[in-house]
Parts: sequence; structure tokens; C-alpha cells
Amino acid sequence: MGDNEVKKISMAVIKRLPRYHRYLAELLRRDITRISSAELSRLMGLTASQIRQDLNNFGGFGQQGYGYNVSDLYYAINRILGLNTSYNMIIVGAGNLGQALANNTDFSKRGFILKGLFDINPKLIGLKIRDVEIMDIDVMEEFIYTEEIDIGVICTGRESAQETADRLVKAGIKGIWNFAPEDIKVPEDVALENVHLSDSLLTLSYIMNEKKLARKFS
Amino acid sequence: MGDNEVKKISMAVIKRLPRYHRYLAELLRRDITRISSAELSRLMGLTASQIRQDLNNFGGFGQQGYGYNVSDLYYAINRILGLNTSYNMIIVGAGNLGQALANNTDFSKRGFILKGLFDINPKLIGLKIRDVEIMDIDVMEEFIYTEEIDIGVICTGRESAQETADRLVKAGIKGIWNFAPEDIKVPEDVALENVHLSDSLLTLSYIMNEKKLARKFS
DNA sequence: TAGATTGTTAATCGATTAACAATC
DNA sequence: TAGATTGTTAATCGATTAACAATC
Repeated sequence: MGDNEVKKISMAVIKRLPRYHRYLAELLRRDITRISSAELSRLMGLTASQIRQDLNNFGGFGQQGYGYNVSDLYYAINRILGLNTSYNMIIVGAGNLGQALANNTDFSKRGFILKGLFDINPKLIGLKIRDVEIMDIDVMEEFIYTEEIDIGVICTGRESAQETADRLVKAGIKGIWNFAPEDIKVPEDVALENVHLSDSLLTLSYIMNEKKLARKFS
Repeated sequence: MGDNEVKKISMAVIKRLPRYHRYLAELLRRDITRISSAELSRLMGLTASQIRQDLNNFGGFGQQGYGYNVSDLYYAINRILGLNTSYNMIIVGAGNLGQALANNTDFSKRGFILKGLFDINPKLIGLKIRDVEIMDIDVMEEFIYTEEIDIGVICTGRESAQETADRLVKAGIKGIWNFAPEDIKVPEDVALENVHLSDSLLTLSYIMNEKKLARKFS
């Protein structure tokens, strides 16, 4: 690996980072100052070994014989997750889900600032959700330029998801959070995170049936 | 493995099933009657080998020299996912997200029937979302018994998530779909699926930073 | 110092990919 | 029949777990 190549972290590790972040936040709230990988493993239901492996992908945050300083580790992961900056965000599709996300204050607390909502429905255009206006999708590109939007949240229907993504990418957006039940395609340099709610519900349905069968045969 | 032991399917495979289901539904819409693992692999961005391995966990749905019949495979996966029955569902926490989910018609189309919403806020109690009433959480347990509710959707805040889960489990619910940003604990025979929206947003944030670094060093 | 616990290497386990005989 | 493509076994790859020397 070359000197200025960034070490490739596996998706499995990345997906666990927000969870570490969440547990460390809880420990901070409880005024706990230090924790060992063994204790944390009990809390989180992971192996201590995995925790140490995961964290060592990013550096040695612990101290032999002591463990990890909760606050230090929390802020380190905060930084690793890119939460030391703020992001400008827009939501495309101001239906029920789009509006619900707009109303969620957790995101702005973490530095994801909602700058605008967009829709094609004239009945919605002009409405405000928590001081953020719903605008006509026709002016979306210009808004992205002038307001320097980083993240686009897709809350449209399945049919318009790819088209919306294409427009966002073309306008220079760097990350897409997709809630439409469709796998969209974006260029390699754009970050994409899918939240397929119905996939999740179908998984629940599968597991329920699996457990029902297990009960039947035991 | 004993005769009546159910073959254990790995979570990696289970999580791909809704995605197969989605792509097959699209093929059906396009009136495509047959597909080979090679074609499907191109569409989905998987290897043909993986597709065949995945499907063969549940039986031989294909035919040598022909491929898979789209409709047959779709309905087979539909069944595997437990979508051949319907489920009674309640939502606990009728805030923005709870209401948005209640308004989503995709779920009822798949057989997840919303029977009730529950909240502690007196201002919300009595309101109706698409003919479904928001009730006082005090009557939740009784409602679960009399209406034979299968699935509880947790849309409360973090602090009340575990307590809500405990009450749902005690009342006999078989599956929990959790949207609260907290890992809840349920007994082994209850199915649990978490949708941690902010974890997903944090993952997006991580990937955006990773890609920014990649741009810088190339 | 002695005990505790990390960081890291090596071993194991599981999931993905490759290969190909079976067969439609 | 010949060609195509599955089902399935074997090989590879990657992720998790175990072990332990380093060290606070």
C-alpha cells in the first residue's frame, strides 16, 4: 500500500461505527469516564476482540491496563464519522416521509442543516416546515449551487428516484440519502446510502415466519 | 442436522431476499417471463454464482438450459418472505414519523394492515390517520389482544423505546419494527428489525468524507 | 511492582466466487 | 441433438475470534 493511499475500511466496520458512537454517547450521559473493550463488549453484544480490531483500524485509542477514555473515544469516532463539520441538506419529495424527516430535530443537532424542501405538487409549494420552505423542483439546481448543498435526500416515489438522483448529481451534490424503494445508480465519487423501509419490513416478516416454524418444530 | 430442524439461513442471504423480490416485481411489470442468473446478476450487481447459491438455500427454482421463470420465482420468494398471509400492525408513537408510516400505502398493499396508532399525547388521541384512530397508550394491551395484533412499530423517543418493547412483548406481539435510535432487547422468540435512521445518515457522512479524502490523494 | 488490558498476529470460521458435471 | 444454464462441490477470500507479547 502506497504512503498516501487511504487504508480501505470494510463496510462491516463502517456500519458498526454509528453504533459505537451511540453507546459512547450513552456512557458520556451516564458520566462514565473509562471503559474496557470487555465491558463495552458486554453492553453491545460484540466480542472484545472485535471491538479492539474495529477501533485499531483508525488508530490506537486505548491504553494498556486502563482501557479507553470514553470522552476521547467518543470525539475520535465523532471525527471519523465526519461529524466535526456541518452539512447543507435538501429533501426532494415533500410528502409524508419527506415532511417527517424535515421535522426531525436529531439531524440538525448533529450538523445536518436542512436548507430546503422540493416538490412538484403546487399544493405543497410555498408551505413551510419548521421555517424551511417547500419550493418548486424547477429551481432545485439553482438552489443547490447558491446554497452550497452537500446532501440530497430522495423522498420521491420509485419512478422518479433515478431521475432525481441524476439531477442532484449533475448539480454537484456529494451525498445522497435515498428513501425511495429503488436502487439508484450514482457515479463513483458520490456517496449513496439507501434506506429501503419496505425491505426492512419484509425482513421482519421473514424472521417472524422463521421463528414461527422454529416454535412448531421444537 | 435432524430431519425436522429448519436449515439455518444466514442473515446475509435473508437481507438480500427483499431485493430479489423487488427486482423480480420490476421484471414482472415489464412482462419478462424468464431470466437467467447471469442476466439477473447484471441487473442487480451480484455474481450469478451468488444468486444461484442464494436461491438454492430454499429449493431448486430454476431449470437447466432455461433459467428461472420470473413469475414462479417471484411468488416463491413472496411466500418465503411470508407475504402470502396478512399481518395486523399497530404503531406506537404518533409523531411525525409514526404518522408518515401510517400514511404509507405500500405496506397495506403487501398485507401489513394498520389497525391502530397509540400515543400518550392527549392532543393527538382521537385523531384519525386514513381512518385509523390514534388511541391512548393505556388501552394498547387490550387492543393487541382483541384485535390480534402481530406487529408493533415503535416510533417513540429513545427513552421509552425499551419500555414500549417490553409492553408489546408482554401483550404477545410476535414482531417489532423499531425506529427509535436505541437497541432494544426482546426475547428470543420475538422477531426484531431495527431501522436506525441516524445511523444510516452517519454512515453516509463517513462515506462522503472517505470519498473526499480519496479525491484529495489521487 | 503486579495486574489489567491493549494492540496485533495467527487461527478459525463463514460467505463469496469459481468450476463443472448434470440435465433441460 | 447441441447449447445453455442450473445445482452443487471445491477453492478462495474476507471477517471474526483467539491468543499473547507489549506496556501502562
